[in-house]
Amino acid sequence: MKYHAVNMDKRRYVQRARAASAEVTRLRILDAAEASFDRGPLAAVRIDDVARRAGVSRSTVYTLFDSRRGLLVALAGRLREVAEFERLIEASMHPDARESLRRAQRESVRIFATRPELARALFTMAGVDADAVAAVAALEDGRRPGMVHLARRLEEQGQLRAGIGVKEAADLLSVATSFPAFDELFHALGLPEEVVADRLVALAERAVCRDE
Amino acid sequence: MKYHAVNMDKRRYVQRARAASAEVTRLRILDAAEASFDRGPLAAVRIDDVARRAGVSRSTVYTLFDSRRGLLVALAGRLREVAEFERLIEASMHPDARESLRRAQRESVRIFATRPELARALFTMAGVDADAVAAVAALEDGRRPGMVHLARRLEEQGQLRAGIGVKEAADLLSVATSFPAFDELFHALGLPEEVVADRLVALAERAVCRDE
DNA sequence: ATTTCATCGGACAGTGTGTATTCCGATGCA
DNA sequence: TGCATCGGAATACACACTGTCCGATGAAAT
Repeated sequence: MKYHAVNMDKRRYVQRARAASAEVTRLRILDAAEASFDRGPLAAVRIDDVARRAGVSRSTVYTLFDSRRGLLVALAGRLREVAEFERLIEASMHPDARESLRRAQRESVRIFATRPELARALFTMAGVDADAVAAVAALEDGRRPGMVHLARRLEEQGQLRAGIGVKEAADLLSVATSFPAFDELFHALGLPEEVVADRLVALAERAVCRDE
Repeated sequence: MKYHAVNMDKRRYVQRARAASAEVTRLRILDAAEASFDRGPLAAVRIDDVARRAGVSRSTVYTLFDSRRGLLVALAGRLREVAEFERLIEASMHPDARESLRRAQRESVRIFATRPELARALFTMAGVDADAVAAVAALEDGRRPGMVHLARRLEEQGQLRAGIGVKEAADLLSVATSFPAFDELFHALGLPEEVVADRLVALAERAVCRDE
């Protein structure tokens, strides 16, 4: 309010060392937040706590991430990176639609299994907390269109099961590749990642593809 | 603590009108709580709010339901009743295993669709709030064993797909009959209840049963 | 007339988020 | 080297919601 006309003909600073250390701080906070998922459900992630564990003051968390929600969105963003989200995109581009389906399904499982606790927290949060949808949107973005596209390609290549339309196929693929489907097997039933992948690939293929 | 030895040789009252009106109050609160799901996610269900809408004081909610969690558990209980949960059990007992699968799947969908917002809240809550598992346990109770049993019967009756074991079948049925599978189609994709039922029956059958 | 009980209404403690303000000290331009 | 600038700490505060406690009220039951 009172500093509005300050920076004319003032020095313009280009931070270097400090910007670097700021980045380190940022990462420390993200690590702390991620780690706190191991000690309980989403509700257990308290800014207070994260700050303390990161060896940072609470206000710093707010200046860097704006809000609890912002912190979670940042976590989701980092999940995309650390899980190499691009590989999923890549997998969906295989010329053989059916092979594409298999690979994309496996990539999804791989991504979810990278940080299962974090992923579960983000997804469940989205169902309960309206503010949290944003965090998940970053991960879910493009899944539905991707499934529609895949279904269309399967049809073009004559791989769709008899009597099933593109729309239905897309619907079923959406279910089979969803996080909850993964989580039901991985978390609730305790199956290892590879088995989950096998199961879900089988589920998806049987649901929408013709027998080979 | 201090009222332990009170009611010896005191008058024992037989409630009539008062018990009735108490029950009415209880129902008004449950209705209000349920209605508040329409105005937002679980987090939007605030005791303050529920009390006001029920035309009841906040402390009354606490005396009747103990806590927010207690209120939600009560809601889950009422869901079981209003959704006629027994019909699912009944459906699972059909002698023909495959018919049993179809019916049970449809019954699940019907139950979930009875109060979708409430159901979603309860299920997601279980993932976020460790204390809330109890509320959902009543709804999820027996689902997994039920699926194992169903898979076993399918095998006995020679209905299992070639090369698929009882364990795998149970896993896949668990996914197909889960609430999230329903929700993905009903909520995220906006399909009407009947279509959801069709889709999920198809998914389950194709996943684990041999072709007819 | 008296007892009992449902309900009320408010005070209070606890815990979490989010905001605003002030201060310190390292950084880096001149 | 002097000093402006910015990262971050510290602190206090507003606010929202849950829970607990307790005395008061008035209608129902005897």
